Amino acid sequence: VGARETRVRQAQARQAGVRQERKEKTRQALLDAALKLVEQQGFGSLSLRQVTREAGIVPTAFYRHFRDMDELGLALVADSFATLRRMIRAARSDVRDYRGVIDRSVEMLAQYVREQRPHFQFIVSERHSGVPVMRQAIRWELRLFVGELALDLSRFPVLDKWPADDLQVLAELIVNAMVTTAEGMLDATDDRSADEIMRTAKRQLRLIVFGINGWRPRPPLSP
Amino acid sequence: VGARETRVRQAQARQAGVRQERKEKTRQALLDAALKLVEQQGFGSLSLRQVTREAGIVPTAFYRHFRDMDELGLALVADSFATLRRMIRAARSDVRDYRGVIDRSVEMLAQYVREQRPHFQFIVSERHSGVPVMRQAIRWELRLFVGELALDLSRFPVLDKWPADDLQVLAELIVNAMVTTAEGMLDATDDRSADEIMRTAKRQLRLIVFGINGWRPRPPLSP
DNA sequence: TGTACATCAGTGAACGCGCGTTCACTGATGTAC
DNA sequence: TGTACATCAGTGAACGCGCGTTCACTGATGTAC
Repeated sequence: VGARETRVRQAQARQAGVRQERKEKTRQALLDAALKLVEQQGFGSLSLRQVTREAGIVPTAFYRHFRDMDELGLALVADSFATLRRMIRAARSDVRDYRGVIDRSVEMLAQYVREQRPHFQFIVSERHSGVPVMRQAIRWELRLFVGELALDLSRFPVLDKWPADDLQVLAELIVNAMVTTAEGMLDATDDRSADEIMRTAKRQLRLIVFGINGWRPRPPLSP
Repeated sequence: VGARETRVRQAQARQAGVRQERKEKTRQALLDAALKLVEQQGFGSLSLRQVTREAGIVPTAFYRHFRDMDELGLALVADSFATLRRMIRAARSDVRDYRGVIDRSVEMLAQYVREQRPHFQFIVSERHSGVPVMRQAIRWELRLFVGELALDLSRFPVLDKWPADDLQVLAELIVNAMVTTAEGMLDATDDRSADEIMRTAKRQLRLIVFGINGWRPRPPLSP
């Protein structure tokens, strides 16, 4: 019976690529462990041994998956922005008419921050501190978003005549407001303050959008 | 002759409080050392021994000045916000007429970021990562600023009839834009990109200020 | 003024600990025939 | 199908190192008389 079991397991192995599949599982466990720990103490002071301990493997096995902690950090950046991009895509497909765009966008952001908290926390806390290579990667990804948003904005009725770099300024302002809102949501300790932050975000974005009405690109004088 | 020198030095000692004065100097050396190192690696991964090495004293002498690294971190927060408050005060006294307020504010911010880079860098990089007690302190200080700005804004001709919490929203938006601008200036690698960031900041603030014209507090519908 | 004693910022040795990394290894998975 | 060998994810011991913290100390500064 033991031999037959072995045969069956070997057959499954060939089918699924058991070894590779298990390796992938461990890799993911390392990433999850790091993401969990980074929320409490920041990536810069995270040790390789802490991560492997949390992931349930021996320290030396780490090197089967990443050259060092920096490489793991970059993988976390990639994963986190994949989450963020999924959110943006969902938000974009949600925009059928423009009425209520602001409210729906802010609510979607809040929902994603709640559901994918570790990824957002990671981006926010590593954006300005510690490992240079990660800061650079994050800055680059955020710039991509601003560019994409500028493109989206150019399809809005009021904005389709604006020069590209004015749209860029507007897009940057909106992305900043959204980032700040996400930061606030992450710091919010209870539902009341989370609601307060959402309300503030909506009002801020409305103020920006109303600003468009009064805005002439490149005004000759400051107010 | 040696005795006479000693007498003279003792006289000076009584006058100046030499011991206390030297202690203060060492304390400042520790703060400066930490501020310098934190820019490269973040506060969370900064060791007590690194700081004392940089300051030129033996590790154990550290305890004559701070209980632990957290206490030193809080002192850095206090110092950095003292710098920031000095800047705000200067900016406020600079506002005699409202024409060109935006340009002058942005330029003053840029100048201070250049001159007091370590303090700004410290606030920005510790705002969202690592030591909770420092994050909390920084959040508190920033909230104070928003409140003060809201008060300042209430003296502007267009805004003096606004309800307090709408001014709060506006002040928050402006502070966010300024913080983001400071963050950008810190990341800017050359004068060209620094100029670009300043130009963008001015245009963003103009857009916000123009927004005031189109803004009715608490609009019944989203746009 | 001179003397005798107190204070205390900074020293230097020592400690136990967690760290990153090396190395030879084990045994399940994969491959060739 | 069964067998013999190769691969390689994960193991466990060992290393040298920098860490935070303790302790008894030194000697310049400060104080009392």
